[in-house]
Amino acid sequence: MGRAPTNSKEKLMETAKELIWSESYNGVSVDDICKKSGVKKGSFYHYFPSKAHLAMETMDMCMEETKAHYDDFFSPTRPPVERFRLMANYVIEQQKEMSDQLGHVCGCPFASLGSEIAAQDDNMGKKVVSICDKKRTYYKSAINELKEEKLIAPDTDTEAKAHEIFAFIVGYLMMSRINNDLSFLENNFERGLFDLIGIKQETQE
Amino acid sequence: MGRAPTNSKEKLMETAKELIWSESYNGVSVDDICKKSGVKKGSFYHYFPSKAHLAMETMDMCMEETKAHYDDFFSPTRPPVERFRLMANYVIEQQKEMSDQLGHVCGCPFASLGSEIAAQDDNMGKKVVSICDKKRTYYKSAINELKEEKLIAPDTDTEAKAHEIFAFIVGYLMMSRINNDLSFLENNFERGLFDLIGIKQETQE
DNA sequence: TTATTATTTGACTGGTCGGTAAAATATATA
DNA sequence: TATATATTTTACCGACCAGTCAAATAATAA
Repeated sequence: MGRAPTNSKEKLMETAKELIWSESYNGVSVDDICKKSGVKKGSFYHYFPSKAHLAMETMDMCMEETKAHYDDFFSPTRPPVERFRLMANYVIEQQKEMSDQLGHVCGCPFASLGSEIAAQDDNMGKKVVSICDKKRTYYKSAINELKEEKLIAPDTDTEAKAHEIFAFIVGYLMMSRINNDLSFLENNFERGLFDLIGIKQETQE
Repeated sequence: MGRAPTNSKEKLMETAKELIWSESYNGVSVDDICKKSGVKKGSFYHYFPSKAHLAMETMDMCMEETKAHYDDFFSPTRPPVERFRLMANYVIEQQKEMSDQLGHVCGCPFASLGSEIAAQDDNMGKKVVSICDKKRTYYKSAINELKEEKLIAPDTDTEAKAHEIFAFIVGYLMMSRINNDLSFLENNFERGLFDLIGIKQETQE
């Protein structure tokens, strides 16, 4: 009984992802998202109680995509150095794709959004923080294995190093976005990442 | 002849700095800035042709402050390691001050604003890029001197390393802002920075 | 005092904002 | 076919947005 579900909600979230990621949260209106997705405003508010709720559900959706990839990259079956390499390549490829698709280097959607609304919307802020925490979990496990395999200093502070790696990636993506230029990311990201972690690049060649 | 100048323009810029830095560009309205600064909207548009112009003049003002400090920190009279140490301490102290004053960790104003408007306003985007370039100039000169004093690997790519340092700092500040927490910056920033540059911390103790 | 100029004021515009409400429509089951 | 439910549509709201304008005011120099 009842009408069959449609893909309007998915269309709205996909469009929100594109617009907010390439522009910004406050710079994109509900009307913009409705117009681009071809969904009427009434339908928007049938699926989402507010613009902030849409953004948070969209973040969840993005994080699920990320998790699927990261579960693969950071699989315990892989040597820890390879994990970081796969992730670095993925970041670069993803940025290339999004840049081609949206006409502008996008950077990290969670960091850009998080920075923008950090002092504006507490719920969204907490959501971003929890996503960042989750991402760092992957780094921590790989750092621990690097230590066990004696590829980095045994006294490395795992928590601090994971924070640092995350900050480094976020900073790199942010600068790529600001400069609207991926060449530096493409040429230096992986090497810089391994420098920071403390792995000699030769190790994996 | 003519009426004496007042400080309305300065009040507007100071308020814009505070509001945009702690909130965001699109999240703060001209009315907000006028209300907080006690300057009427008509006066706002007497001094600035648009909100974007205010933001850009405010960025110039901030960069002038930064330049004054950096010219001291990165003075050729200082050993290069000290330059980075002074800058790191300044960044931390500045974040503490702003956090106390504005009730929220603020991060890097240029990066936050740059990320937000990168795909929205080309003029503002270019302004941010030029400021970032200028900051990197300081890092480059210090890296070159580190090389000359054989404190880092002689084959270090100066340009790439300067980019990396900048990305690292920006990422650190962004994460501090997102987490609204300065403890990680206070505890790990300097050490992480020196790790990244490739200086043994013992060198300067 | 008067002319000149910088500055301030407050009312105003047209457009956009996030969000609402209710009727209309489509699809499933019974 | 009738009914229940999910979805869509359209028109609408008050608040706020960036920006305008012309009149008022204050301070200076002549």
